[in-house]
Amino acid sequence: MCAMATERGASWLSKAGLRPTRQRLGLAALLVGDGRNRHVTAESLFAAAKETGQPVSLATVYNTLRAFCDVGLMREITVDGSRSYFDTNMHDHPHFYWEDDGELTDAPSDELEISRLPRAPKGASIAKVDVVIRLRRDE
Amino acid sequence: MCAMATERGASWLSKAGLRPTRQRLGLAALLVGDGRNRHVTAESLFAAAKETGQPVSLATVYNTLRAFCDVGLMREITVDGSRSYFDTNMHDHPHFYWEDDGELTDAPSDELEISRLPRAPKGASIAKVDVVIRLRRDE
DNA sequence: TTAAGTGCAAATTATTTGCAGTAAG
DNA sequence: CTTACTGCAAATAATTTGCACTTAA
Repeated sequence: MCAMATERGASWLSKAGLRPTRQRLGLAALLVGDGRNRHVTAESLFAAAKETGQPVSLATVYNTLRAFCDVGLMREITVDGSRSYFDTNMHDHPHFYWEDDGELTDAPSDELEISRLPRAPKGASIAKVDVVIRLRRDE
Repeated sequence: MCAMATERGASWLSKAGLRPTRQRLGLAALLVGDGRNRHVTAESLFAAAKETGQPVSLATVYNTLRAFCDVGLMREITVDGSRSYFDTNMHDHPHFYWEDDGELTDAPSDELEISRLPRAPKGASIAKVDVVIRLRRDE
């Protein structure tokens, strides 16, 4: 883990006003340390932390992801009933869901164009439109 | 529950080659008895069955919904991490998800037009594109 | 008769929470 | 110091499963 990653994670936390604890700094570095977006589940992030030798409890990973969502640093994505995915990319964008290995990745949003969308029924408004492109590996 | 509903449910089961047990006939009548599509959760279907006085166990509702999906009579929809929805409408179509009360309904598919879609990364193909329009009730 | 379906209750899995201890401001 | 954070272990919630019993074919 390079200094850059730690620093990026730190400023990511501070911009949301979250107390930079050792655990949060470690997880933040894993999530945004390289400046790229990441899609994780609690378990996958927990595994990644363990791999880099950072001691964190699974409960804290859950609580931390929830906290990151609450302050608008991440967003929860639902594609598989059995577990939640968390995405560091806060922009509205479509996802690829690799059904074979349960992985979630960003789909290029400039390649998606919705020319017509059902209008919200009266009394309601559209909060968000989720587009999930489910992929099956060939053969 | 009119005879029509029971009959519709029965033929729905038989076209899939499922043994028409009392429980399945009852649930099928609730699901497709009026010829309209329905979106249920295991709990909501269980409640509906109880309401009409049909004795079914919750486990059987779960197993039955799973069986209906396995034979292609229904489709599982994932919009809320905490529970699964099941839809009798097998056509590709968008959904409205009412965030306030956790209800799922069909959105008019003729009002959705996707003019451009990200192509599948090499080595994979698109199995399905899920579009969920999340609604928030006004005020 | 016989394989499939049903219903409990117990098991699983993902996630949350209570609470005592630890650390950040 | 004081309040928020952490970690465990226990609690939840949705769903599945093992197994003895019932029923459709």
